Amino acid sequence: MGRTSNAKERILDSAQQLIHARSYSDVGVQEICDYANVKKGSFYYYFPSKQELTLAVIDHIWDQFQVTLQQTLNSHLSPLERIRHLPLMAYQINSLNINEEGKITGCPFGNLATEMSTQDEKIRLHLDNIFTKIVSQIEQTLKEGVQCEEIHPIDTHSTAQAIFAYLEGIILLAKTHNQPEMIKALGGHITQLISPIH
Amino acid sequence: MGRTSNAKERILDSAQQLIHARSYSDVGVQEICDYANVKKGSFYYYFPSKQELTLAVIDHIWDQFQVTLQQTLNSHLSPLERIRHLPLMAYQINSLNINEEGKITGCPFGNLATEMSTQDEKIRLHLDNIFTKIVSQIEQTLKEGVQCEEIHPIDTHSTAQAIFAYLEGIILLAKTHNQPEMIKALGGHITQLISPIH
DNA sequence: ATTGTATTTGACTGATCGGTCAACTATAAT
DNA sequence: ATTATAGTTGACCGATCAGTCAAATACAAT
Repeated sequence: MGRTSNAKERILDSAQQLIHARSYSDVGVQEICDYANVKKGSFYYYFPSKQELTLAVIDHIWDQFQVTLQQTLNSHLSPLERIRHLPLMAYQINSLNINEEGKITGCPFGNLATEMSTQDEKIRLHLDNIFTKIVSQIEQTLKEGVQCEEIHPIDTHSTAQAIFAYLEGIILLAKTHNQPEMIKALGGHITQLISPIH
Repeated sequence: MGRTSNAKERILDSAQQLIHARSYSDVGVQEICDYANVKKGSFYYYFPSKQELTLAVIDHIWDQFQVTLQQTLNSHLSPLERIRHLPLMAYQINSLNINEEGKITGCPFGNLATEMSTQDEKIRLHLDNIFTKIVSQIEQTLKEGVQCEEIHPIDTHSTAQAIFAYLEGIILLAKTHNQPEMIKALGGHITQLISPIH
């Protein structure tokens, strides 16, 4: 049976790094293999296609990200404070993910969603599911806040969507300006989205 | 002198459509030429590179978009109402821009910024400038609102950035969900971003 | 030692990538 | 008619694209 080879993991890691730092279309299978020290024949032993690899990469990133998100949204702080920390979390992640040309790489999900939603339905649905998970975790935090009366009664679902959209938006601005601090600066507005629409 | 050939315009239009519907890396020069009924040799008579074409395409899109943005931000409505109409404008544009596979294509600037900011510095700066222009037009409207006391005194610059970021964010969510109505639905939250941070 | 399976390798396919270029044609001015 | 310029064409470049495959190798169980 042969215990799980680490070639597959190296491919996954390489693909994650390269695609996040650039884009799906710009990174070829050959380059991923070179980076992972694996021959292309082996790549197609582990993955049936570049599409399937990408699906696996998305899951791989989610597994890691989900931990960080949980830490932020399940901390000891009050619900509203936890929401307030979301931009700081995004800022920290983006400060770490600087590519070799000194550019911030943005949100890997947002990047792939932008690039692939019009091109690959399977990938689009995969990312849509991840977005739904993120939104529902934000919504859960909002519900807690409403319950303990820290937050006024609101439409928690659309507010959670709005918060997530705002996060993706400020990450895009920061990426285009190549200035991670923009995430922190604009992040301060995030709690304004939490209030009853009058 | 020979009056401006329309080959160049056909190339520009084709590139705009194809790149907006898919992505920069996924659309090749040959495909653009086929779509424009132009031979590749002619392409390189008019444009020195794919990069320069893309810069021209961005300007081309901006010229069109700027008109629509002006109409929205300089209408007869009150400043706050004009801001409120931004998501509706985005919704209308995105409802029109459906590709042949039935997918909404999102914001052409946001798409290119996401894909190219880490790959091409010239394109990144070009898009950054356009973002600055959009933000400053939003800020101008906010300033009017503050002046006529429809809007509480706020940091108009960062608020304008926040509004633009939010717009980009909801367009991304709508694209990933392939549901233009999401822009309208989440757009309702946009005015919450306009209030003094307490 | 033999068998079966897991993994790796490198050569290969046909198509496409961005870009170049010399030759050609069309047009207008003189 | 001649010349100059503007625009067009198709063949071509080396590199790379995603994907295939038969053969070689490694390894474990018997």
